[in-house]
Amino acid sequence: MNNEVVYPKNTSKSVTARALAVLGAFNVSEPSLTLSQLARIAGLPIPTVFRFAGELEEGGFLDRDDAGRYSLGVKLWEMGLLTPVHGHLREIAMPFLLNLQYDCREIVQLAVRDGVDAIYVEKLTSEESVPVQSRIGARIPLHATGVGKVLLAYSPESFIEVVMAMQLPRYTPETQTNKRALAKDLAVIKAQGYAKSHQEYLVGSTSVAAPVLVNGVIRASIGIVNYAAREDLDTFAPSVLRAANALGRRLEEIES
Amino acid sequence: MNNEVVYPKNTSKSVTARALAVLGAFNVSEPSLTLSQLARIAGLPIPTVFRFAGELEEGGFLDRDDAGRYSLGVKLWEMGLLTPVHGHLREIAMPFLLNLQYDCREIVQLAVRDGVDAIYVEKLTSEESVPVQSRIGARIPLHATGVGKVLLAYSPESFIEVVMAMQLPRYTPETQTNKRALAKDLAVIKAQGYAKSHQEYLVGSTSVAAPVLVNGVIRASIGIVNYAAREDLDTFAPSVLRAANALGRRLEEIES
DNA sequence: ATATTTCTTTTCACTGAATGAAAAATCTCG
DNA sequence: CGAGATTTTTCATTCAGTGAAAAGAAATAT
Repeated sequence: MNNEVVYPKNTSKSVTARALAVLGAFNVSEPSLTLSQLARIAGLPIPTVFRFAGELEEGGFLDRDDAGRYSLGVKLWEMGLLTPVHGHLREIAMPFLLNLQYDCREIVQLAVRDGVDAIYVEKLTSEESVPVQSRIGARIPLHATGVGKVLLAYSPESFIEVVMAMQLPRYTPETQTNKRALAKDLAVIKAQGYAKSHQEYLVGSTSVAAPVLVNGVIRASIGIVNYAAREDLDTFAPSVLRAANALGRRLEEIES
Repeated sequence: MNNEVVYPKNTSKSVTARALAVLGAFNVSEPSLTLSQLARIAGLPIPTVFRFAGELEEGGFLDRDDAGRYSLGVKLWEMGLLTPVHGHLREIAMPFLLNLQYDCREIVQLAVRDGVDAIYVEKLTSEESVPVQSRIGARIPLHATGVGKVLLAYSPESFIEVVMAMQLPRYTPETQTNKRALAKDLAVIKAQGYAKSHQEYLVGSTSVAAPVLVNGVIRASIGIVNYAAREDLDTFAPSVLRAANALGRRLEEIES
C-alpha cells in the first residue's frame, strides 16, 4: 500500500531570493497587490508568500491596508534615502536644481547613468497637472535625450563603444540611431560643454543638458526640458551650465 | 572518545528576518559598511552575513564598491519610489511645494504622521550649505514643531489622548510639555486653520504650518521654517494655507 | 623584507527552519 | 443564502541554511 505523499522538488531559489521576489512583485503600475496577485507575480505558492509577507510586514518592508492589500512599506522608502544616489547626490544637488528651476521655470531634471541607461534621480516641475513623462526612477535611453547624451558623451571611450555596438531604438523621426551621426553629436557636446536635444525621444520635447563633473569624471547630468516645442530653450543654457558646474564643485569640496 | 562537534542552538530568528537584519544594519551616519561591521551590527556570524550579502547584492539590494565596502543598492531606492508616501503623496505634492518655495523662498517642508511621530517626506531649500536640520526621512516629535502640531491637532481625539498620555520631551525652554497648554495650542490651531511655532524644537527656529485635508481627514502637513529667528514669517501664512488647501483638493480629485 | 594582525572567503558535517498540499475559515457577490 | 474565490492554519517531510574552523588576502607593524 503506497500512500506516501510526494513532495515535489523545491525549485532552485534560496529562501532569501524568494523573499526578495515578493518585494520585487510590485511595480509602478501595480503599487498595491492582494495576496494571490503577489503569489502569482512572484511565482510562488500562496502559503509561502503568506508567510513571507507576514515577516516582511513585521519588518516594515510591506504594509497591509484594511482590505488586506499589500503595498511596499515605509521602511523601504527610508532605506532608499540612505542609498548613495539619494543621500549623497540628490540631497546635495537639490538646492542647485531648485535655484535653476527658480531661474528658468522649466522642468528641471537630474539623471545618472546606471548600466546602459540613464535614471532620473530628480525632476522638478511647477506644473500641477502631472505629465507622466519622466517619472523619478524612470530609465531612459542614453542616446535619445539631452541628459542621456551628456552622460554618454563624457563616459570613457570604452563604454561609448559598448553602447554604440548595441541596437539603438528609434523613438521619433529625429532619434539619432546612426552610429556615425551619434558619435559626431557626442563630439559636439564635448566641444561646447552642453547638449541640445530636439524631439529625439518625444515629439514636441526640447531639452538642454550639462554634465556634472567631479574631478573631471562624469557623475550626473542636469537638464531642463519643455514638452511644448519651445524653440528658444537654449537661452537657458548658461543657467544649466552654471548649475551643473556649481554642483560638480560642491561635490568635489565635500569629497575632498 | 568524544570528538563530536557541538553545534550551538540557532538563535530564534527566521532566515528572512536575518536577511532583513543585514539591510537594517545601515543608517544615516553609517551609510557604507565593511563585511565585519555589517556582521557586528546585524548581530550575525560573519559567514552568514557573507552569504546573505552576496544574495542581496545579486538582487541589487546591496552595492559593493571596489574596496569591498557595502552600501544599500539602487533597487532599494527604486522600491522606495513605489511606496505610497512617495508615489502617491510626494509626487503629487511636489509642484505645490515648489510654487510655495518660489513665493516665499523659505525652507518648505512636507510631513506625514507615522506612529507617534512625524516624518519629513520632503524638504526644499535653496540654501546650498546643508544645515543638517530636518533631513528627509527624519522623525520629529508631534508636539514641538509646526508641522507636527498641525498633524496632531487634526488627528482623531482618541489619538491625541494617546500622545497626551506620553512623556512629552522638552527640547527648548519654549517646548510645550504641559498637557493643558498643548491642548489649548491645538484648539487655537484648529480655530485659525494653521500653526505657528516659535523655537519650540530648536532655538532660533520659527515655523508656520497648515494641514492637508482630504475629505476632511488629515493626510499631511505643509510648513515653512526659518532658522534665523525671523519673526515676521507668518506674513506667509496665506501662501502656506493656499498650498495645503490646493494639495488637499488635488488629492481628493485624484482619489475620487 | 618579514612577521603579525585583521578581514574576507571557502569548506563541510549537521540540523533547524522552510516547505506547500490539503483542509479549514473567511470573504464576495450573484 | 449558497457557490466560488481568497485567505489562513496545520503538519509531515526534507532541503536549504548554519557557523566553527581553516585557508586565503590585505593591511599594518616590526
